[in-house]
Amino acid sequence: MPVFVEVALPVPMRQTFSYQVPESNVSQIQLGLRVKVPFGRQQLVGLITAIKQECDVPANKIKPFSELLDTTPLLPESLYKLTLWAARYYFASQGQMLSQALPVALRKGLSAQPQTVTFFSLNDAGKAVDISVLKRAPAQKKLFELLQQSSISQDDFTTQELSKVALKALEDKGWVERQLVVNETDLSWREQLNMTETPLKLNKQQAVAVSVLNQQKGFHCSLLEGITGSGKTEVYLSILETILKQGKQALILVPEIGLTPQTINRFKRRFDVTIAVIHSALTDNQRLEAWRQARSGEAAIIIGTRSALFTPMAYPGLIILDEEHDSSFKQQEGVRYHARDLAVMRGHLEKVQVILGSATPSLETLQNAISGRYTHLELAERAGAAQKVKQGIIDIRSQPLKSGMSASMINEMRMHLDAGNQVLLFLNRRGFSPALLCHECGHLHECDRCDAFFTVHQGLNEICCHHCGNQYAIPHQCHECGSTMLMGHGTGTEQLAQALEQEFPQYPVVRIDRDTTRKKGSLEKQLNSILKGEYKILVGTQMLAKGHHFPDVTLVGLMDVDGALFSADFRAPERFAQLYTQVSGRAGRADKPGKVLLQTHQSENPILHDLLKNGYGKFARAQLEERQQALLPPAWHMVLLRADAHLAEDADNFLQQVANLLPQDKDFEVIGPMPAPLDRKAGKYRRQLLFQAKNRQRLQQEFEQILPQIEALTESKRCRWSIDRDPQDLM
DNA sequence: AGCACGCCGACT
DNA sequence: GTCGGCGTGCTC
Repeated sequence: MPVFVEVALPVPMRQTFSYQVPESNVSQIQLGLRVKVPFGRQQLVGLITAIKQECDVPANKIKPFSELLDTTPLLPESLYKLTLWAARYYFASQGQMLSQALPVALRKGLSAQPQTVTFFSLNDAGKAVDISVLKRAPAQKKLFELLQQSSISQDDFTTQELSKVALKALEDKGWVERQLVVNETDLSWREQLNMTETPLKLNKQQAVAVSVLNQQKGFHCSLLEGITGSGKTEVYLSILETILKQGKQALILVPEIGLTPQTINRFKRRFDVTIAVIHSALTDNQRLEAWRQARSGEAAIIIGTRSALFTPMAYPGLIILDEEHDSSFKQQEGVRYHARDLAVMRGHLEKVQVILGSATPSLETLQNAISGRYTHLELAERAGAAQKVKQGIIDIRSQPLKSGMSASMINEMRMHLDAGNQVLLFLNRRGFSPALLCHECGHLHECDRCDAFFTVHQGLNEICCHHCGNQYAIPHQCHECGSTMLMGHGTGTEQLAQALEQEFPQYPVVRIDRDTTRKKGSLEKQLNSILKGEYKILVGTQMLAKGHHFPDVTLVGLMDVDGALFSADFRAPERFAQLYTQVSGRAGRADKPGKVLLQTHQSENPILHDLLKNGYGKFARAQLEERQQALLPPAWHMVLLRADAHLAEDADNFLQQVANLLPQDKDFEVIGPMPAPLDRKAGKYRRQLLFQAKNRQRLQQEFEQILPQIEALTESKRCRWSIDRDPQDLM
């Protein structure tokens, strides 16, 4: 009687594949085990999702799987369920979702069992040897001396740069023996938690938050809304202490930019426990080791970015997602899942508490807090009792600008600089100029593969397309009329920094954007120089706004508010308000009042005034109201279908077919097909279809139902297409 | 997603 | 003459 298994494979097809179980494995198979299978001409690793006695696939197509890779399921039930739920929610393949959830090493088929470490030590013969016989072999002598003190592990050879040749020589002489030791799981922290730092005294609001959080049992979600400097981390540490003392683990998710040594050190300083840090610089094996430590319960705290959401825990107790509004929690390729939404689901499945923290909560989370689904906790006091920042709008309509700077901005800067302070300027455009203009015929030079202008990079003597990476030397003549009177149009960070050096020759300028921080570690280095005061003027893009604190900055200038606030994207005002609030939190400190200045052509804009006058909280509530009126998320639920093709027609036809399959009524709206905001990218035409529903379940059902038909469309083969549920931006 | 097969342009 | 560009089709 043959037995079959359904296997989820890391391919984008929304189906599982049937394999026959080899005779010898029949008694060992279980749901959730990994198998290696032949798939076309390749071997893939997949997970067993079902065991069946019968199979409806034609017998001649069925192959036996090649190898069973595990003896116990890799993921706990809750995580397995989470990935299946996510695959369904994001309309993705189970196999892709499951493989997202595993560390790369396990995706490749490596063993999930704890590794054995090889130790080397002197045997009896070795102990009897007089070291002087090695006086002519210094490398061996050095190693021998170390071995006399203690045994040495395999890892030590790489970390301490010991010679493997010398080891081989000592082994050949018959003096050294090997021992295989399995890393034992140390769970002592669960019995006895050692604190290595005394908690700070909590202020009243912190104490209230902690006591509310401490009382939660089972699944519960809270929004911790704390302004910059209000001590959110201290609240995290306090609730962490409670959880760890119960012998339970905590998962902490932070944005990509936030996983700095300073953050990690705050947790390390407080608790004497193993902390598994999962960051992008880890090798596959280090990631696997962190994963194992979390799964076994040895790591009491797991800190990581988006993908760490799927780290299994033996004793789950708490999930914290800090800076929950940060867009890096949404995956932007492959399965476009949102770690915040999945974290809440995971908390639900594992019956643990979830804390979402932010100074500027996303409208999605805020709505849940207002409706009472989440507990809303607020920290409004700034710990150091710093003075409130001053804010001002500079109307730049018909004002002369010097590389984007108005005279009032320059004056204000001079005052702050002359007082010995630092000044921070934001401009969200890197390069010298965002376009190359012909002064004679007005031609703007456009990328030949995209529907976008070239950015001028003067330092590199290049024009370059920021959408596809296309680049050329700066032309000497206009491509249209041949004139040599070419000039940069508009201001980028490169030009702004250059102009500042001329305007303020006595104050050193630093520019921080993707161009100046490309080399690994150079961002850290530049940030340190800033903190030491080596620079007085800081120029940068958004990347400078997130997560970094500069205590000596007293003036923050936003050079181009119009571009940020009035873009086509419906989330633009929310994004801008978050950025604005985050940067104003960074200006000044207790003894030095800070100031934030905005340059805009729309100085009377009500949105802007609302934000400045009422602050983020009220602004966000007004925005929620507007989204409600406009039937936009989070009021309605949105899916974006993107398609690109060499011929615009192909993408259009496909999306039109999809649109025809979708219902349209007062609770279900279909918009498009329409050109994507960047019409042509890298030589391909991009089209999109937007649809949204008032009811989430209805959206799920309707689309799930037509998905097989969409895949079967002949038009679907003539273009590349993808599904983005809850899209973060409509690009 | 890979990987192969297959049919057209600039090279030793 | 061929090497290699990527369009198309298939994977239990």
